[in-house]
Amino acid sequence: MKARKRTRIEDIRREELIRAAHRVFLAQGLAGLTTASICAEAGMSPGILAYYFRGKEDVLFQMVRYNNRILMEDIVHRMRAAATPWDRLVAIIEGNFPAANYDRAAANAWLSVCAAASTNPEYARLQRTFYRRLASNLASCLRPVLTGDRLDALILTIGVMIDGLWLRRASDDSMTRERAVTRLHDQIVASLTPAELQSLRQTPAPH
Amino acid sequence: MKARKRTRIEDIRREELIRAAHRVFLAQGLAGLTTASICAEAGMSPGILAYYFRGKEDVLFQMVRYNNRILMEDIVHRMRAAATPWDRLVAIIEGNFPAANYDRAAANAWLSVCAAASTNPEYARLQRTFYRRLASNLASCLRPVLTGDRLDALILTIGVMIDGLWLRRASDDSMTRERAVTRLHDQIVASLTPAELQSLRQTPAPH
DNA sequence: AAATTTCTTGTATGATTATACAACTTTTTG
DNA sequence: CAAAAAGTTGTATAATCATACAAGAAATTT
Repeated sequence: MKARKRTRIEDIRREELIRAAHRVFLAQGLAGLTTASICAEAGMSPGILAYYFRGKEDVLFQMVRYNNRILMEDIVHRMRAAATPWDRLVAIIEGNFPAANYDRAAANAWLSVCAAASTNPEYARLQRTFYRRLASNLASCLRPVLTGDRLDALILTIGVMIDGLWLRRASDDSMTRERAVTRLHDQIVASLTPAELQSLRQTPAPH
Repeated sequence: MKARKRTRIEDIRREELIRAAHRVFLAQGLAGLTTASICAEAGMSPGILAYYFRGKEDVLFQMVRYNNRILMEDIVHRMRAAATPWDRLVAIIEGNFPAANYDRAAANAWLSVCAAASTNPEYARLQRTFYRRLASNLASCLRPVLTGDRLDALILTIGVMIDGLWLRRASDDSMTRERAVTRLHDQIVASLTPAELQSLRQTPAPH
C-alpha cells in the first residue's frame, strides 16, 4: 500500500513534468527548455524538478523518448487502419508530417534533437532506434514488391527526404505540409514500376 | 592614406575573427561559439571582439555568410571544370559533401544553423538565399532535358536529400560520404529516362 | 492526534558568459 | 620626437540558469 501510493504520485508528477517539457519543446525547441520554463509550464515550483529527476538532462532525455514514442504510436495506429500496403505507406508518410504540427517551431524542435545527437551519444542512440523502426515499417510495406538493393535504396531515400522536408520547413514558410507530402508521395510513385505500384495497391495488407 | 590603412587593419582583424569563429563552428557547432572561444582561437584577447563587431551575434551571422560563400564558391569552381551538364550535376553533389568535412561535427554545425533559421528571420533569409542558388545551379544542369513540374520536382528532391543525408550523418556513423553521394547519384539516374541521361552526358556544358 | 514520512516551495549559490570599459601599447601624424 | 589616434588587453559587471537545500505543508502511519 505504502509503496503503491508513493509510486503512483511519483509517476504522475514525472509524467506531468515530461508533458510540460514536451509542450515547451514543441513551441521553442531544446533551446527554450530551462528548468524554470518546464516547471512554470507544469504549474509547479522550480525546485520540484530536482526532486523527481536527476537533473534537467534527465527530463530532457525522457521527454525526447516520449516524443518519439507518441510519434511512433500514432504511425502504427494509422498503419493498422490501412487496407493495402500502399495505404500503409501513405500512413507512414502522413504520420511523419502531423497536420497540427508541421510548422517552424516543430521543425526547430526536431532539428535541435538531431543536432544534439551529433554531440551526445545517448541522443544518437535514440535517433538510430527511431530510424530503425521507420525503416522496418517501410520495409513491411515495400517487401511485397521490392527486395535487396532497390528496397534498401528506396527506404533510405524516403527516410532522408522526410528529414530534408522538415529541415526545409525551418526556413521556408512556403513549404507547406501538402507540398511535402505530395513530393514524397510522387517520388515513391516514380521509383516504382506501374506493375509494382498496382501490386501494392491491390494486395491486402499482411495481418 | 589614413583611411586606407585603418580600413586595411580593420578588415584583416574582422576576417581573422570570422575565420576563427568558422573553425570553432565546424568543430563544435553554434553551441560551442562563445566570445571567449572565438577570440582564443584567433589568439586574441576576449575584449577585442567588441571593438570590431557590434557583438557576438554580429560575428556569428557574418561567419555563417562566410561559410555559405566559400561553400558556394567551391561548387561554382567545380562546375566550371565540368565538361557536360551531367558532370556539372556531379560537381554540385560532391561540392555539397566536401570530402574533408562530412563528419558529425560539421553535421552539427549545419543543423545548428538550420535550427537557428526557424527562430531568427535573418538566418532564415540566408538559408533561403542558399537554397535559391542551389536550385538555380541545378536548373542550369537539368534544363536541357527537363522543364516544368518534373524539373521543379527533381530540384526539390535533390535539395531535400542533400539536407536529409547531412542530418542522418549527425547520428549515424555508418552514413559515409560515399554512401550519401552514391544514393543521391543513383536517385537522380533513376529519375531520368535513359535518353534524358544520355543527353545530359553528351551535350557540352553551356558557356 | 502525535509522529513520521512524503511532497512542495522559494531562495541561495555557483558557474557560465556577453558586454562595457579603463588602462595600456603600438602606430600614425604633425 | 611629441601628440594624437588606433589598436589591444584584462577585468569588472550583470544577466541567465542549473542545482542544492532549508524550511514548511500535506499526507500517512501508529
